[in-house]
Amino acid sequence: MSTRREENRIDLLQGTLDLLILRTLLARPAHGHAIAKTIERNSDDVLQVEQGSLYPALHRLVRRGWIAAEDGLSENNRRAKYYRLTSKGRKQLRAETTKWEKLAGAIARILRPVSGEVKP
Amino acid sequence: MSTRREENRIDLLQGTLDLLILRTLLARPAHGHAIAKTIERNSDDVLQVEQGSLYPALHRLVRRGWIAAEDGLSENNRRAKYYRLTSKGRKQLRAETTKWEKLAGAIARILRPVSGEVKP
DNA sequence: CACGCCGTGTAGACATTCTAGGTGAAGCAT
DNA sequence: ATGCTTCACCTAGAATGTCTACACGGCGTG
Repeated sequence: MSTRREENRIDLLQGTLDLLILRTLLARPAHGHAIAKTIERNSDDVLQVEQGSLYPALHRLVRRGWIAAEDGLSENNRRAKYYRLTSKGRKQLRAETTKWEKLAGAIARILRPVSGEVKP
Repeated sequence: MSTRREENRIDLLQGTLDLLILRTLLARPAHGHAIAKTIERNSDDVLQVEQGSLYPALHRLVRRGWIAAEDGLSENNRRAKYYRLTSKGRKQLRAETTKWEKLAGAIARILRPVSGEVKP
C-alpha cells in the first residue's frame, strides 16, 4: 500500500546529479519538482532523484552561478521556484558533458575484454 | 621537474573504483601497484588511480570477501600483496557491471536531445 | 652510498548523496 | 467544514568514497 521504493532503480553516482540537472534545464526552465520528474522519466525510470539530493544540489548550482532562480507558479497553481541555465551554466554543462563522455568511454574500455586477456 | 599532475586526467566518480579493480582482477591476479597501472594504461591514461584511493579500496574489497590477498614477490623482486577475485567477487563484478551499464545508458539517454525538446 | 623507484600504508579533509524528518497550501471528497 | 492526498519546498545528520599529503622499508643503479 505504501509508496514502496522501486527495486529497479539505481543510486546516483556522486557528481552526476549536477550534470543531469544542467542538461534538463538546457531544454527549458523548470521548478525543482519538475526537474526531478523529468530526469526520472527521461531515464526510463532508471534514475531516482531524491529530494534530499535535489534541493541541496539546486542551491549549490545557484551559489556557483550556473543556474538562476525565480519565484513563480506551477502548472498546478502552486508556489514554485523556477530555475534556468545561466551562460556560465551552459559553459559548465559543456565541460561536464565532455568529462562524462571521457570517463564513460574510459570505463567502457576497461570493462570490455582487453586484447591479450583471453589466451590465444 | 617534479611529477606534475597531468591536466588530461579525470577524477574518479565515487563507486567506480571497485568496479575497475574487480574487472582488472578478472583478467589475472595482481598486486596493488600493478592494478593501478593496468587501469591507467587500459583507459589510455584517462583514469587516474591515487594511492590514497587504491589501498583503502583494496582493503574494503577484502573485508567484503570479493577479493583475497596473498603475500608474494613482484616482478621486480619486491614484497607485494597479490589480490585475486573470489567467486563472490565474480558475482559482484557481474552485478556492478550491469548496474554501471544501466546507469551509463540512462545518463546517455538524458544527455542526448530528447524528442520534443526542439520545437517542431 | 646516495638516490630514485617500487610497493604499501594511514590520517584527515572534502564533496555529495541518502535517510528521515518537516512545512504550507491547493484541490477533492465526504 | 473537515480530512486527505498531492504538490513543492526545505534541512539536519549519517554514510560513503575519494582526494591530498604524508610516511616507510627495500631494491637496484650510478
